[in-house]
Amino acid sequence: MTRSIPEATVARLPLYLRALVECSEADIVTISSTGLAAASGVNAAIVRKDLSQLGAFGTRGVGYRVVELIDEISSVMGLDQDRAVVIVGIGNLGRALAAYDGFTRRGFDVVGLFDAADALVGQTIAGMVVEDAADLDTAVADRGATIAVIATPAAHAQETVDRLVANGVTAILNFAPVHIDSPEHVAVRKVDLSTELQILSFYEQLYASPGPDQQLATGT
Amino acid sequence: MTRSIPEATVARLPLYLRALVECSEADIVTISSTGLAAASGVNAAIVRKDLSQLGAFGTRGVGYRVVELIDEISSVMGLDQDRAVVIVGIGNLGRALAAYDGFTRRGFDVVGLFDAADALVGQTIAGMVVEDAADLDTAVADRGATIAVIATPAAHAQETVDRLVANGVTAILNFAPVHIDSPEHVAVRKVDLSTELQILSFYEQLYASPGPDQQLATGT
DNA sequence: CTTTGTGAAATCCTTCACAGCG
DNA sequence: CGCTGTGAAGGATTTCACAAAG
Repeated sequence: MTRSIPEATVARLPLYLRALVECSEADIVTISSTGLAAASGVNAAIVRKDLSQLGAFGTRGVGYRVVELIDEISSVMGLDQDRAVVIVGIGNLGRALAAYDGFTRRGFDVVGLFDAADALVGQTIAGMVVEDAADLDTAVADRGATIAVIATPAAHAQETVDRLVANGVTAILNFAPVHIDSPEHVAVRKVDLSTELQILSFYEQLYASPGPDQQLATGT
Repeated sequence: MTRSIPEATVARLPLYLRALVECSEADIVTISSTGLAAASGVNAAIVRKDLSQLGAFGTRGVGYRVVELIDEISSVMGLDQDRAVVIVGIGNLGRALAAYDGFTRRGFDVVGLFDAADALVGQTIAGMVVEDAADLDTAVADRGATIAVIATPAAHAQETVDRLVANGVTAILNFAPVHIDSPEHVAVRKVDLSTELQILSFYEQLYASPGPDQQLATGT
């Protein structure tokens, strides 16, 4: 039934969702594609095309019903089901992610923090006890974790991923600054902080020196 | 001279750079497009097209000289010049970013940490004293910061950006979960952690239930 | 014989423009 | 009259395939 939603659309649906939840909290009942576009930072035509992809119908002359759209997008994105998440690598970044509330809301349930360092194991971070990375395999399998966040050093990322995938993880958010290989049925997204800075460096120098004459869209 | 490098290429050059630096440290002298592709997780044809964009010439039958390519990419990305960076919002994430070494290497010089909370101002994080966000404007201007990292709550992000831009910042890395408006000459990249998780949720459920029959490429 | 550099084809995504509905 | 839904046009990006170079 979910007839192959384009990747670009999938990447934007969460943006709409966030804007819609804000509308909902402000007791706004309907919103036009133009309004949603402004709140999400995209083009209005794209909003309409995206929403038409998932069969959600707005009302001509009026717009979209906010609560209806929230339900629809949540359902399509699978946010109406709980998902168990583990975070591997509890360095500075891992700690911040463990405490980040955007990670714990919306159906994501952090069921384990793992690190290989003896000094960290047993410590309590954000209300959870850090466990030994050696116990990762069984813990992941037992707790039914399907999503993993990799915040390990680059050198350990691939090995960690292999173990996770072998134990049932099918989606990975990779913060380690390295490319990881994974089977086709495993979804991988990477967040690469130093790469982002370097990209900014390019555009910074581009705008700085010559005539201001180039575009930049921050795509996903 | 920099003849408009496609955005997609710019986003990949840092990946090549990282792989090349690793080769360099392993004393590898030349690398083929196939090798570089494998290390970066992209297609070999794309590597060649990307590199041809910046006029870097490989040697047919041999490949690319590693050190030469590192210099070329560094130069194109503007990584051979120092850039002053400020981090605004020293919560869990801001703290992690301040300590993250990927942020402090490669010509990026963190020249200020700012937060609005009295409890934080004056504290030392990663060897730097947190300053009052009220002093942001003059500090940014005085220290010549051109890149800013936004790790504030969503509600303060836009206001912060406006002040930064008014004082000379032309590139922004936004971690706040909100869309920010900025003038055309300002480059903005966003890193949206909860959005990434939601995207993974979609593909996780896609692979889980029906036949495994869909693609996913983690583009930037 | 290996590997680059690149036209051309194919695919994906965005933007435009407007018919049609409420 | 306002706004959605969508065919069609326009761009951008990726992939293919191969001639040319070392």
